[in-house]
Amino acid sequence: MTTISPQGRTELLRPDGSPVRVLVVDDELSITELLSMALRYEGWQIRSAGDGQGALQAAREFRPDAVVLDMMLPDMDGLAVLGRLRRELPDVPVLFLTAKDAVEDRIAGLTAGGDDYVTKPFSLEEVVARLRGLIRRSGAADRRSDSVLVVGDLTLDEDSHEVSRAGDSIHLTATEFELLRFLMRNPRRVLSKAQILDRVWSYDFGGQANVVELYISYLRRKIDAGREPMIHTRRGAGYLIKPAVS
Amino acid sequence: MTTISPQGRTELLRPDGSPVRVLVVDDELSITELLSMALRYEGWQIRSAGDGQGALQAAREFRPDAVVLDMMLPDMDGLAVLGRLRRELPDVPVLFLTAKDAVEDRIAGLTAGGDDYVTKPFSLEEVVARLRGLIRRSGAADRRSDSVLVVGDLTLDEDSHEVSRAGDSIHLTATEFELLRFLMRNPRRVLSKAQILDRVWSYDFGGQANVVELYISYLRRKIDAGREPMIHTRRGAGYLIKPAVS
DNA sequence: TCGGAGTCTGTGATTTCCCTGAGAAACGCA
DNA sequence: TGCGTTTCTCAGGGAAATCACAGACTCCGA
Repeated sequence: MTTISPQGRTELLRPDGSPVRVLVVDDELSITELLSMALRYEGWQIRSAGDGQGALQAAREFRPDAVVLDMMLPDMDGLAVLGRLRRELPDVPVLFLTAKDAVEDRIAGLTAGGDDYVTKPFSLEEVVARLRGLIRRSGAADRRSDSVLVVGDLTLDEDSHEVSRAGDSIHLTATEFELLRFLMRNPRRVLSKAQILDRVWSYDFGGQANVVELYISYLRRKIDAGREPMIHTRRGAGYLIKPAVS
Repeated sequence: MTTISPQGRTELLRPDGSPVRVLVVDDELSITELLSMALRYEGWQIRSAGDGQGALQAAREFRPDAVVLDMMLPDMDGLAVLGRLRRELPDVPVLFLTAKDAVEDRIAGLTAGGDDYVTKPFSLEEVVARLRGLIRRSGAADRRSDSVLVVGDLTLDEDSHEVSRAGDSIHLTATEFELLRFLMRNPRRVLSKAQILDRVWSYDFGGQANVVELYISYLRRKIDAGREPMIHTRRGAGYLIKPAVS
């Protein structure tokens, strides 16, 4: 079932109306903290574990709808954890976290079952987007909930990556797309540059904070050009997006 | 009965509307995991077994509509398992998994009864396609569900392997065909190179990721040459196929 | 009106990503 | 075995995307 939260965000809910449950497994505390916060912000219920044993126990007790699983755990091989997790939770989709270079060796193939993976360092927007995709497709949440974000006459399709305003198709680069997705998932809400940097760029991004200004500028040229503006600056606070006629 | 899932994929269902049931028999846990995940993603119900005894027991209890059977099992000869399986499930089609060199000796002939086989290492697209064919032909699923994928003026027949665009027949190599099939089974959806590699190439493929770029290039020459392009690149995201006039 | 903090954007360097030609290796078939 | 086909690697070229920098602009309070 899909409802609109007070903030205007679309929430995934289970068929019985209760929040989606996600288990996060990583041995780095900073990562589980980071993910837990971001995912709670989605309105999901989060449990975390730091090793394979804890993951299996949590899986039994918590019965999550999806699992975020680091492939590098201290006590058990990631594949072994996955195998035993599968026995416990046969139909639950898994989002793997993996180092950039480890992909070919071990992940290839695993993602075929509808699972997915993200390489470290990741951006939170990406993790959230992929998790939403997995949960939506797994059927834990209502299948009718689709993958299109709409704000005013602006639409963004998370599957096809298509963006259009008032019927005109707009081409965005990968970064522009992620930024706009983040804005549109939080319409009418002021997002600070720090928040945007945290969510849209990788968590270890070390560059200048004004990339956000730069990309807002790019987006405006493509989305607001010659139209009633939808992207607004709140000086000293951040940016927000809202329907043009409000 | 054929229904369209949210992703736009066609699902096979039994006449009573319940999901198709498939039994996977292999002694390598990684293989049963891989297959179980991929086949569940097709919307099928999966049971797995690691040896001949387990397979026979599962066959009795689970009453599958199709069986994936590795010919190399620890406790029993593959042929023996097959024989006893046949006594239990006379009309159920079997997809054999076999090493590349063992083919001629023993499998040829077995497949005469409407069964089929795939050599290890296989690609998931191939296993799924062959299983779909077996199930469809066995009558467990509704026969009306057809085997032709259509996107715009492009058609691909999964049975005859015929491909044509705007009436012009197009010859594709095996790899090109599988890649195009995967794209066409996910129209208007961005597929990452990693996803494509996972599904279209063998699970143990260790090569360069740019084979995907290469084969996309081949497909374009054959399918898009001199026409309105249907295969599109989303830089930094992946590829997608969609009707030319959209 | 002036000044400063905050924001916007043009320019260009650098990096990343993608495409494709050439050829080697593996395969299939006669 | 030999030949044509298919698969895949490698490497170069080129296009696009990303980002730093700096100067211009805007807003707002003194």
